[in-house]
Amino acid sequence: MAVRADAQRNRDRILAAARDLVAEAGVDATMEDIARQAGVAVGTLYRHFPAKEDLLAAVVDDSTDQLAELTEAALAEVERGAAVGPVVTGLFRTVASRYADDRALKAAAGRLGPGADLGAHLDAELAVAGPESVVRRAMEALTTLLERSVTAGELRADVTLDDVVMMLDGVPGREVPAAMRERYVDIVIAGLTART
Amino acid sequence: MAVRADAQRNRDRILAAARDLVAEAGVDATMEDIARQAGVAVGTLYRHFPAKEDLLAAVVDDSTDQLAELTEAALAEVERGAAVGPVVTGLFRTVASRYADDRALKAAAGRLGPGADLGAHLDAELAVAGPESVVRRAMEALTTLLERSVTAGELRADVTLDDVVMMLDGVPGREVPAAMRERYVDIVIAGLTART
DNA sequence: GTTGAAGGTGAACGTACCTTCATCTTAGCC
DNA sequence: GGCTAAGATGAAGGTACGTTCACCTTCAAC
Repeated sequence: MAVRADAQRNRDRILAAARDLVAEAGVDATMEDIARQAGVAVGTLYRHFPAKEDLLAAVVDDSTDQLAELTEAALAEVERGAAVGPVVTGLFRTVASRYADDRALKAAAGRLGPGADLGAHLDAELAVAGPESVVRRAMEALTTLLERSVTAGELRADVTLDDVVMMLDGVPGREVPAAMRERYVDIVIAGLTART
Repeated sequence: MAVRADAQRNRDRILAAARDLVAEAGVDATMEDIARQAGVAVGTLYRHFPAKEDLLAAVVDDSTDQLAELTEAALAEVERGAAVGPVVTGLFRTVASRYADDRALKAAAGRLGPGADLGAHLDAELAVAGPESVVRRAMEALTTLLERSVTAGELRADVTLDDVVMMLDGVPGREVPAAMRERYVDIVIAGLTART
């Protein structure tokens, strides 16, 4: 018996609750609120995660995974013959729109950012040492996608991964109406597109 | 005797200290730290400002004023015959670079944003009801400047005040190297520039 | 120089967190 | 069913804030 069934169930509930609340409130989500939403006592959170930081790390890891999947899906589309331009634009739009509903995702994107030199990034506390693997996965897919875009002449030749991550980081959150957020994306894409 | 001399002196010291610390730490600057740096006791802060929020408001008002001055100066240059494009670009660069050193300035720019409907903006707590006058000043100067730019064909015809404020809001802070920040501005300006 | 009020002080209070731990509960093997 | 270790509980501890207030200090008018 490695882990008891109820323990696993509680762990899942806690993560789900944390995802929910962190999406809304970011690092300000409290342990007590998460515990309440998960239907357990605070002590239980600490049995599964030594400190709040570790729980946040797990949530952000999760979001990083989502990010990797979205990017890999986009890459697969291109591999299947889709035009690079629209795919990249679509990916950008999708990620940006999810930002509004998930602050953890934004933090996740930040992790891809300007290298390890930016350990403390975006709301500082969310900087996580977490599994590099998932970060690397997202980074690699995005890098490949960018190379294709540049080759296809869909983006300025000098666009880097850092550029894209930085611009994504600037996407406004919930406080800005969706229409404005789309406008942000439009302007950024225009800025990243090769002038002819 | 309206205000005692020492009272005025302390008020100034408090504001100066608050400017310093808020520039660095934003809303997280503590009252005690501000008091220490100002060389007074906490109680004195509360004599001059009923609550922390009021002190923050005063600081942000100050920054809004700076913003207005920068914009008005730019407008004056144009009025004096300078080319609109470079002036606007320069203003954008200046403001963006100051963001890195002053979080209150960023908050101030946020106030010009998507109307009153966004009362709670940027770090929420910094939303201030403050003197509308100074906000209006900055808004009017920037609006005029944008109109000139569009007329001169230097910016896309559909660029609005909200657009510019939103893009300014996306400028990365201290955590991002200056070179990257400049790159952000480049990309945004490219995105806002009329395609011919 | 006296005096009254404006101004200043900082310990103490209230609150909201994260975290711990002695104690109780329960899953799952025999 | 009994047993025991894994798991859960939640009150209590610790910390870091913002804010208050009873008490002192100092300016400046006379």
